[in-house]
Amino acid sequence: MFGRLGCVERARQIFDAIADRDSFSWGIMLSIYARSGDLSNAKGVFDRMPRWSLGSWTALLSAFALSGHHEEAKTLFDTMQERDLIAWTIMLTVLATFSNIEDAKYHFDQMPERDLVAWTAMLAANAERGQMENARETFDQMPERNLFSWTSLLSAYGRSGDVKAAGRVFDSMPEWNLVAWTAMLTGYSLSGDVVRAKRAFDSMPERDLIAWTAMLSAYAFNGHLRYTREIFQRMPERDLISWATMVAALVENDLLEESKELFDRMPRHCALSKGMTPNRVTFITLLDACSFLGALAEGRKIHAAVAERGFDTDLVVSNALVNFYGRCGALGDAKIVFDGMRRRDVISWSSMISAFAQRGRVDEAMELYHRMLSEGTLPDDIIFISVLFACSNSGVVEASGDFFRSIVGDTQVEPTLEHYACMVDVLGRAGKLRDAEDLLRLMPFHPGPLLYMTMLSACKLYTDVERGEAAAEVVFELDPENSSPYITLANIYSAAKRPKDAARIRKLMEERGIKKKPGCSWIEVLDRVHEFIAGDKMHPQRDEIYAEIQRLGRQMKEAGYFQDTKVVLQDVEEDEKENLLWYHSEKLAIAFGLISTPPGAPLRIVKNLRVCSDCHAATKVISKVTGREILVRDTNRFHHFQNGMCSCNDYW
DNA sequence: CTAGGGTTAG
Repeated sequence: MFGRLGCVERARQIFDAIADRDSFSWGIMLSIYARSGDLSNAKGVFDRMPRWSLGSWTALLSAFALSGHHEEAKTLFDTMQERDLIAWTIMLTVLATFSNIEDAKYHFDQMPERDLVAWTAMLAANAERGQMENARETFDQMPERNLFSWTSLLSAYGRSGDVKAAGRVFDSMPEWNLVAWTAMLTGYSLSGDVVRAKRAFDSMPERDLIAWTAMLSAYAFNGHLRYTREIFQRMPERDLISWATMVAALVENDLLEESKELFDRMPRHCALSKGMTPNRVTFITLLDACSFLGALAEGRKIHAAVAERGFDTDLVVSNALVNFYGRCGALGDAKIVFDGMRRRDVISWSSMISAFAQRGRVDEAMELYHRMLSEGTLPDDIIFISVLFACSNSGVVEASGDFFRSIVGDTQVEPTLEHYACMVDVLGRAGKLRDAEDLLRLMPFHPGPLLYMTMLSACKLYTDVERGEAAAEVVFELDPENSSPYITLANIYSAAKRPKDAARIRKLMEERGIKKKPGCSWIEVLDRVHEFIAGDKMHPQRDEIYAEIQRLGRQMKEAGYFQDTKVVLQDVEEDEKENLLWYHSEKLAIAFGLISTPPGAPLRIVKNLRVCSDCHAATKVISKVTGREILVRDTNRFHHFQNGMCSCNDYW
């Protein structure tokens, strides 16, 4: 009884209390462990059993299968003396999950008999890999059908984007249950029809957690953040998936601060250990969340769980790992995962290349790109952006021009607006403002506000007032809520020693009610992500943090550091400006990192804005006087500070 | 042991 309720502990207590255990009670205990995916206990029971029946072998097989030990499952299956239908079917699902469709089909054809469960598993295996014709054929060939097979086909059509076919299946079904309704809801959602999705949700005779989550994700997927929030609030219960969906929706909308808060409240540890069996998608989702938040220690734990569950051979999971380590600045780890992959697709290469690109290591990025070509993987439009970005971060104008031309000359890929945007960025940051301007004017796309913002940032680097003014005007008009053009233009005026104009722009920004996005930084210390907002006094250790900043300040001044108050936008006195600078979120995070980690430990910071020039100069000095490595990820790239220098060579 | 919610690169 307790086993069926999921109370494994209680079941074990009762089992231990039984005086004369027969093979029946041993078998029950074994299957309870097997079903909960607890391999080591299942093995323990199996080894201690007085004798083994066919059922106990099958239970052990399912323990291997559920815990992701697919190699061991295969070996066990091959050595089994006799196999019942269930063992064959378990093995089929293992192959369907961890191997290719050919292996699964071969196994299916070998089966002495096939019941509905096996047929449905085969249908799902085809659908999972996008083989809709085969899935349909399997369905048509099935000797009989139940709700499982109908729903499997319905959801396959929904996921393949054919909502009309899904609707036809739904209408032909003999009966509907919650599962069918939810599959239909998702089908509508994926086709962009939230109205029909909501109608399905309202028509359901009852709603469970999964139905609620499907509705949540329907709103999130179609960009309705307000309704997404509302559903999340109204849900009667939530699990790992609903939390992760909400976190992803916030990340999608650039609400990093809020998503981080939610991420910390997410009950992920319990979800990984009990309650639900994590599958490949669980790991991908969690790794993705960690990667955005720079939660390295947290992600490492997930990596360990991935390996333990046997998902480290999965292509997509490995890609997510490379991407996670890359985004956390752990290049070495990213490379280890990448090198260990049996198979790589264009996404694997792209993840690795952009890891190098973000560190400004253009040589390695280029080398990888050429290795990818020689290994026969075709490039796509996205990988070009990564490579161009690497060029842009290292200031290699010539190489990027050649590379850009090779897109048109050597590949099947049509250059997109994004490719032109990268080129404008490369030229602008290298100081070739006229060339950047020409490209902007002559390119075969209509440039959006983002491109003019790129242009404007380049003008700031080279204090080009005239071009800067022109670019800013465009952004003011095309993206009226954005504070960046105001701030950048004001900074250009300040640098050009035109304080009155700078003040005029600041006033304009105020009059138009445009708010500057507050600077925000995170640092992970002892598995927890700590957040700091510029000037914030909310942290429980604020006194120690502020004292550390004072102490650091004295040390830094001795080392020759002086502040660049030009970057302060507020209209305040000079010494007040100095104060504001000392409490930028990045410096608060660094100070906190310094007092909460052992001497010599590297610090990893994630920012929601780009590094400001004063923080950049200050962090260089801090790395020298404290002897710490400091890694800062801003919205654009990584800065790796070490011994008074930064990996970007002050080019960013 | 089979069906519904999440899915990796800019």
